Amino acid sequence: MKEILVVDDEARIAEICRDYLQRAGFKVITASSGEDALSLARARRPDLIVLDLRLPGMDGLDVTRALRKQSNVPIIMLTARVEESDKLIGLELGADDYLTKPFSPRELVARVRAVFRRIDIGPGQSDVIRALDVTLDVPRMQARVGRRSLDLTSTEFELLAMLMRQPGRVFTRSQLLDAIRGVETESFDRAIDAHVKNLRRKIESDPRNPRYVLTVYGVGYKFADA
Amino acid sequence: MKEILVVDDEARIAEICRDYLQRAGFKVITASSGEDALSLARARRPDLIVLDLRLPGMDGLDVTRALRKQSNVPIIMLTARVEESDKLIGLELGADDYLTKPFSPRELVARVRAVFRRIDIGPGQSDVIRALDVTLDVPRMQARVGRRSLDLTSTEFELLAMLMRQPGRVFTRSQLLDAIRGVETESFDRAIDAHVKNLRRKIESDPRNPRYVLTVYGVGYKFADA
DNA sequence: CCGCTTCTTCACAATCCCTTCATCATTGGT
DNA sequence: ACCAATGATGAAGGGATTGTGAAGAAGCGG
Repeated sequence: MKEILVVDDEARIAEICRDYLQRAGFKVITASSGEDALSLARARRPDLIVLDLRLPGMDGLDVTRALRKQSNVPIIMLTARVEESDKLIGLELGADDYLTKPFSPRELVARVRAVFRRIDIGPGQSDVIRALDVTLDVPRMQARVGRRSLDLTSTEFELLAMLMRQPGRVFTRSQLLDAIRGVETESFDRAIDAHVKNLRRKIESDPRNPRYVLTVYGVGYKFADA
Repeated sequence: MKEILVVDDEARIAEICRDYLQRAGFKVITASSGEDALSLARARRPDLIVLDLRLPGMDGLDVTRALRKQSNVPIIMLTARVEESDKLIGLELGADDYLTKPFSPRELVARVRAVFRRIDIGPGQSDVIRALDVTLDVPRMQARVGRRSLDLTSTEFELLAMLMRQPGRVFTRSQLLDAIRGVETESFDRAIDAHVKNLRRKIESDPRNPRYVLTVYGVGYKFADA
């Protein structure tokens, strides 16, 4: 099993990354400073490192530079701003990919998988999600119910994908919000309700009695698991 | 082992094709009429068909048309005449490559291998790209919609080819930009919009309601897949 | 060096859809 | 059965995204 080192000084972001990566089947260790990251990387030799560019003290570039002297471990850089220079410098120094905050945790998982796919030609995770008679083709952003193809917005698609990856599991509104809008954006929980409403209108034959996207009173939503 | 169906009413030509293809390591079956070809194709489901355009009764075009209704089997068309129209019609209807008589048997073997190579590698390298009623002849840089031939600039052609190699798959602007201008050049994402606009003006009968090049709001563009 | 084609950029209009709000329906505990 | 909390829904607003024409660059051939 692949081990990933996540380095971020903001506990909440590191938390979310760990959460999603673990659920995607990776083993995750974390560090909150550049120094810790370096020693952990040397001790554990992770298969990949997710590295925040902005770190107190030794920042992401310093860490990359130091690591590159002795290892070719893939690095995915997290950058706070869209500054082109940061991207270029990061890639120049040996980052394999970068993500700009705010990013969706799902996007991170996708990038991680992509990096691993590039490295070992071993078959990556499936890009198609199925549950009941609903099928999602993620790279094509296509959804089908039975033979009927759905016309979903990207937000609706992300939402549905999140639910369908673990049918039966309940997600809170804020989890769903994080997944589709990125961890740093903040909006009202109830926005999810609206998306669920629109999604149901498209996916359910009788939106009043949903068969796919179910409400869990007081908690959130889940995709039906049987 | 790959099985190839050779269809030609001239026994001598069919003979020579079989001879060379077998020596190249392929299993070969033959038919001498369009009707036989169709039933053999249905019964044996060959991996590739070499098809003479001129056949008594049901000719190569009829056979292609009939086959295409139920299969995507690669077809290499043999044409007796050098007339452009024949080539174009053949490609329009779904041939993957064409050879003009007289041809060298070695050339045939080379083309057959090329087709298999493309297929094994997956989509993306084919000489002829088809989707809906749009056909691209990549080496000739020719594009057609139905019978109408389009006059595209090289950028427009590349853009369209990129989209058509994976119909239905959504590409972001930066992916498209990388593909047509190379990763080193940097220009504004929205330049793609301009090319899409120009492309639509040429390919769509009603650019306001595109049938081929579709917008995926918030993501990018895709070629229609149904 | 000029004119033509093509590509890119810009500005503004048109469109989309995300969010919010207000209201009504449903839920579940008492 | 009541009622407070939670969810559903339609409508409206506004920010973000895309469409489009025109004008400015950049090639290219003559």
